[in-house]
Amino acid sequence: MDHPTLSSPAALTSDTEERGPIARLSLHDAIVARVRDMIIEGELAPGTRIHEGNLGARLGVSRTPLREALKFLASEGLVELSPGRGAVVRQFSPKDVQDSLIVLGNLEGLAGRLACENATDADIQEVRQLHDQMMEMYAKRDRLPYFKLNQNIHSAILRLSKNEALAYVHGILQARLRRIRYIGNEGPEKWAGAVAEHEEMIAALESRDADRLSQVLTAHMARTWERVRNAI
Amino acid sequence: MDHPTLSSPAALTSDTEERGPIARLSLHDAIVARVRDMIIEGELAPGTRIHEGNLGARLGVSRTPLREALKFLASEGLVELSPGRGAVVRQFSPKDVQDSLIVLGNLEGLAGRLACENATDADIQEVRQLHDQMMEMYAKRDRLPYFKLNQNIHSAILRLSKNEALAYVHGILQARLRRIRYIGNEGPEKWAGAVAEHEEMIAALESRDADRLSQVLTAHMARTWERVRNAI
DNA sequence: CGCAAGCATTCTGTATGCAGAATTTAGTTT
DNA sequence: AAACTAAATTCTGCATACAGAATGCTTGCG
Repeated sequence: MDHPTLSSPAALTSDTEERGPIARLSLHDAIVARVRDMIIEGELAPGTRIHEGNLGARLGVSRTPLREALKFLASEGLVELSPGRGAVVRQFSPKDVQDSLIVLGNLEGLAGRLACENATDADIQEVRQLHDQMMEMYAKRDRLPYFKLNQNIHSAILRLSKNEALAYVHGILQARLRRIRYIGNEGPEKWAGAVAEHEEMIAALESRDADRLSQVLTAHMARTWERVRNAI
Repeated sequence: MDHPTLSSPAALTSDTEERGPIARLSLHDAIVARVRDMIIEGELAPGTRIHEGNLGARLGVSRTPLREALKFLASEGLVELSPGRGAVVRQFSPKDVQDSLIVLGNLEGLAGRLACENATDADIQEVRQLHDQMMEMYAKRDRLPYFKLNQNIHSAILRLSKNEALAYVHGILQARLRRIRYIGNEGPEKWAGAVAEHEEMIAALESRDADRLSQVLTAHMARTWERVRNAI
């Protein structure tokens, strides 16, 4: 049903980050992706203790690979390990969210600057297409595809910076916040603001105005905090 | 001798990052710290395949907790996992190093800005003491303590920013580069330059000049790349 | 002499079993 | 009735065992 066994790891596309070209899907990766999704989607609520036996049974794997996956997620900061007491889904306080957004704003600002330098024209056109698609979804008020495209645009800018380390740390913080954003707390009246900022973003990118793009991206994150803060 | 068994995990002080107050030392943490050190210190050379049986025997633990530690380190980016072929110590190309330093410069710039806002006077005095100690070591040309104090100062500034997310991602990138820096490739003629930059740093921090501190820290990282680039 | 195919060995990946810590529950005492 | 203690149960942490993949070696053939 909702939880097919992972014995045959399929349908586990995490649009998150593709590490390596065609990294053959190992069971480990499948479990990591699955549990990460369960956390992001709230199926595993923050603060809940993860029962290795239960969760392993639900996923159709034994405790050993599950434990390995939990250690991996612990390093990402999505779960916390208490020695002798197993793993707990990490709680993020409002300050954690704010702090992460500040850092994300800075990272995206840097990414924008680098993207203006390093992106090819074709790269930029791809982002333009994503942007146009997103605007269509906005016109239709189709939230979920809008949300996905929005994330994709931000990830794309990171990719255009051609800085792997930057994309990596961005991805980690992004994963933490996806849980928060997934809840969908940005009210419709604030939606328009975000869209306007995105218009400015794509314009700055297409004119390769590094300072402006950097500034817009950083400000965008600060505004995101304003839009989300009351909903946490 | 050099590799005491980890059955009684002692003497594993990694000045890296203390997660949580008095996080009781689990075997997992001990293995992670130990293997991380082995990678940083070159005992496990980049590109070498990690043999679970051998390494486990050397550390006096079985494969299970060792594998869990490797998954953890893989998430940190210090080792790479090839499905079916185990773990390999990750190689960092010169571009990887440069990219990481660019991001680090940006992160430290942000940290400096935040530190000027959020640090207490006592906090700043601690950094001043670290700085003075470091200068003593510089006067004596005592490289290793200098190196450690240097790292501590940078970590301290991150701590003073009172932004956990920032300190976290900084720590990850820092760990990657420690291996490079550990080699100690900054020639003595360039040493003076780094010291001068540190003088400016502490001055800016004490006067809580956020813009200046931020700018100095970012520039410091850019210079670090200049100092190191030929030695990689 | 070089190359390929098949076999033997080694290593990884996963499951299971067991010991000890943690937690819960029941019982006793104040 | 509340609190403390002790026993029982559950869960984690680690080691070991086993199956399958990967690697290296040997042998046979071109």
